[in-house]
Parts: sequence; structure tokens; C-alpha cells
Amino acid sequence: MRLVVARCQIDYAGRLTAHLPLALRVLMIKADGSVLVHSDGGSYKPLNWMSPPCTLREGVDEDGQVEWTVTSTKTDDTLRILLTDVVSDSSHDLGVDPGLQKDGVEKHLQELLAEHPASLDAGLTLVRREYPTAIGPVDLMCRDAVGVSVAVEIKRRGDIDGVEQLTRYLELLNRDPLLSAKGPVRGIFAAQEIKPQARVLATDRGITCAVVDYDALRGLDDPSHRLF
Amino acid sequence: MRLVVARCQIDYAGRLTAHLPLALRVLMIKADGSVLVHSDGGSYKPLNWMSPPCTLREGVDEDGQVEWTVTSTKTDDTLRILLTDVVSDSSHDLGVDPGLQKDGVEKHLQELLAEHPASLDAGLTLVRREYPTAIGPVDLMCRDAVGVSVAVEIKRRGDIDGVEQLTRYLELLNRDPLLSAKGPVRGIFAAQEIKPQARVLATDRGITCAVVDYDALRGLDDPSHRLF
DNA sequence: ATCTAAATGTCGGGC
DNA sequence: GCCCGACGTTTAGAT
Repeated sequence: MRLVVARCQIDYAGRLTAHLPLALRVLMIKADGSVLVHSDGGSYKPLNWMSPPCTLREGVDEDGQVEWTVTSTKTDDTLRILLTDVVSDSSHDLGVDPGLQKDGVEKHLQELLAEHPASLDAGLTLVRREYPTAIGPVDLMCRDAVGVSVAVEIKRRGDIDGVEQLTRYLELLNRDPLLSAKGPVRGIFAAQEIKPQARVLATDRGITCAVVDYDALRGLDDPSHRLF
Repeated sequence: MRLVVARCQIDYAGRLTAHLPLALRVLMIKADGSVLVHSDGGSYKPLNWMSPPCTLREGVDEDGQVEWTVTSTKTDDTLRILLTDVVSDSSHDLGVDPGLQKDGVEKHLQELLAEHPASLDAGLTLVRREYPTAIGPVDLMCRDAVGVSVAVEIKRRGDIDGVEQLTRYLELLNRDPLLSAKGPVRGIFAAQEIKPQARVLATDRGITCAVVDYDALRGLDDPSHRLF
């Protein structure tokens, strides 16, 4: 890992073209040759960058100024960095990182709802998680109190795309006479938060919306946190 | 901008929980207090981070080790960083960045296609760019050789979402008797690259797919690059 | 402020 | 390897 603080001007050409005027910035060069250009603001996304695999060639232009050329090994993307003043330049051997351990993503939400399908609709029982279809797996396939099949699509944030996804599944599932024997397959759109337009679209298509309280659901598993 | 190279262990709690075991990493602290944790590999995304607005509190734990607590000002997200060895710690005043100038994104592709609608389908003429509807603007509204209205949805990468988007527009547009007077409004899905599933879905719905060659299209504007 | 669509998206899993 | 969907998506633009 090499860290360079320098006044620089940058041009990127690849999937698009982009330009950064001369200014003081931080250049991070990782062990694999990838480059990140950061300013002192904005979020975690660099102003400009080159993803690995790529190679960095250090040269000098006609005016005797340092110029880096970073080229992607796979595509023909190039990053040209002209350095006018180098304030700092240091390298450190960090070794290989053990990596990030995550917990609490959609998969976890799906696990909880699979254990407590009745929290979505009274009398609902689980048939299968990740129920396979030709266009991808349905998050939860359930059956309601009167035996009608219910497809559940789970999202952390429910927007229009999720409703479209569930609609595609329902269209396909309803072609299966076995599933729709007791009546058309119903859809439940479950999310921690449902956007107004998504709710309108879902309602228009006869899909039930269910706002999921993650913490309350987690409490069902833990008697000390039981809510009712 | 403060750059710290240190052996550290990190815990994040917020929309999810995450843990990073003890290892040597680079910590980037921006002027607004935001923190980025980078390893010597991966892409531009940090292993962990805290987005602004947030505040960094530097403390010492029971064992006398340095511990940073970064808390979001808006949400209750927290990042706890335990530093066991600080290899390097430096600060630099970078000033405000003039920002990135981009060129060649979807908007530009739309401009080119608006100038050359016939490249999508012979005889196609432009009626209006960003044709307004109740659920959002249609990228290009055109008319074909026989006077039938044609709605064009433009994407850089054509996947299923784009087909759904165009389908919604077509559904709405076809309710307008003025537009569908000469026959139902047709749809063209134009993209630099169209994913197989998107193509299948589009074809199934009677939507025409058009793969756009950006460079060739740009050449049409420049006589020196004219292709035919 | 809120919401929607784009992104040089990136990342991880399944086939 | 490609394809597909989630992401602490982030970010920019429009309402």
C-alpha cells in the first residue's frame, strides 16, 4: 500500500471520460496496482479510480513533470495522473486482510420470516424457502389458512422493483395448476420499509404489503424479548 | 485529511452488524469526520466506513489502548475502532476539491439517439425527448414510417428493470387515444448491451431490442468519422 | 425534503 | 465463466 499526497490533474477514459482539475488530493495505490483518488470530502467513493487487475506505469512528460498511467489489464480503461507537487509519499506492507464478517442482511430477515410466517398473515405456514422457478427462486412459498398458495418476496427496502419481481413470479406460479388448485397464488410483499409508489403498485395488482419489524421478529425467538 | 496506518480491530453496528479481526490497515479520516477503512486489496470500496455527517471521538479503553468511536449524526450507526499499533499518523490540508467532470453517460447516449432516431429503426422520426407521462418521462417519443407512435427507453446496460420500466410506460401511453390512433404504441429498448433475460422478456412483450454502437453513432455527427 | 433512476456501480452466490 | 440480485448500496437529478 502506497499513500501519496500530491497536487494532481487526472483524466480517465474508459466506459466514460472524466476529468479532474489540478488540486491537492490523496492517491492510494494498493498492492495489486489499483489506484484510488480521494479528496477531503464526499463519501467513501473515490473521485476517480482504477479497479484491478491493472498496471501503473510511472513516467515523465515533456515538461519534466511526473505522470502516472494506469491501464486496466482486461479492458482498455486508462487513468492518466499528472503530479505537479508531491507533498508526501510513503509505502506500507499491510499483508492480507482476514476480511469482513457480516450479520443482519436480507438473508437473516428471510430466516426470521421463515420461522414466523404467521407474523405476515394469520394462519400462514411455510412450504419452502427459496422456492425454485424458471426465472429465479421465490423467497418464501407458503400456504394460507384455506390452503391457497402464497408467494412472499422479502426486501429490506421495498420499492417498485421488488413489486415487479414478485409480479413476475406470480405470473409464472399461476400457470402451475398444482399451485393454483385452491385458487390463484397470492402475493405478499414484505419489507422493513415500503415506498408509497411501491405500495400503490402492489395494491393495484392485488399484492398484500407487509411492513416487517426486524427487532420485534427477532424478539419472537428470544423469550426475554417476547412482545405479546 | 488524516491518514493513519495501524493494526486495528473494528466493529460496526447500524443497518447491519459487522466485524473486522485485528490486522494492519489504512484509516482515512476526512475533514468532515467521515472514516474509511482500507486494506491492501479489493476494489475502491472500503472494508468498513462511516459516512458524513458523523463525529469521531478518540478515547482509551480499560487496557490503555486507543479506541475510536465514530457515530453518525443522523442515524444511530456506530463504528468502534480499536488501535493496537499505530505505524503512521499524518494530516494534510487538501482544501476543497473542484470536483469531477463527466462525459459519456446515459444522457449523452440519449442526445445522440435523439439526433439519429433512424439508426434504431428505418423511417423513425423524433417527436419529443423526455416525453412526460404521469409515471415519469419517456426517453424518446417517436413516430415510425406509417405514423405509429414509438416509445424508446434508453439504457447503458439493458437489464430486466429497463424492460419493466418501458412496459409501464407503454401500458399508460396506450390508454391515450391520440397516441394509439394509428395503432398501438410500439416500444424499442435501446442499450449498448442487452442481457439475455431482458431480451427474452422484451421479445415476449412485443418490445423491439436495439443494441446501440456508441462510437458509430458519435461518428455520424462527425463527417471525418462517417461510416457509410 | 423526498423520491426515483443511474452507476466507470461493487460484491457475492449459483449454475 | 456468465448471469443475477443484494447492497450499511452511493449519488445525482427532479418533484
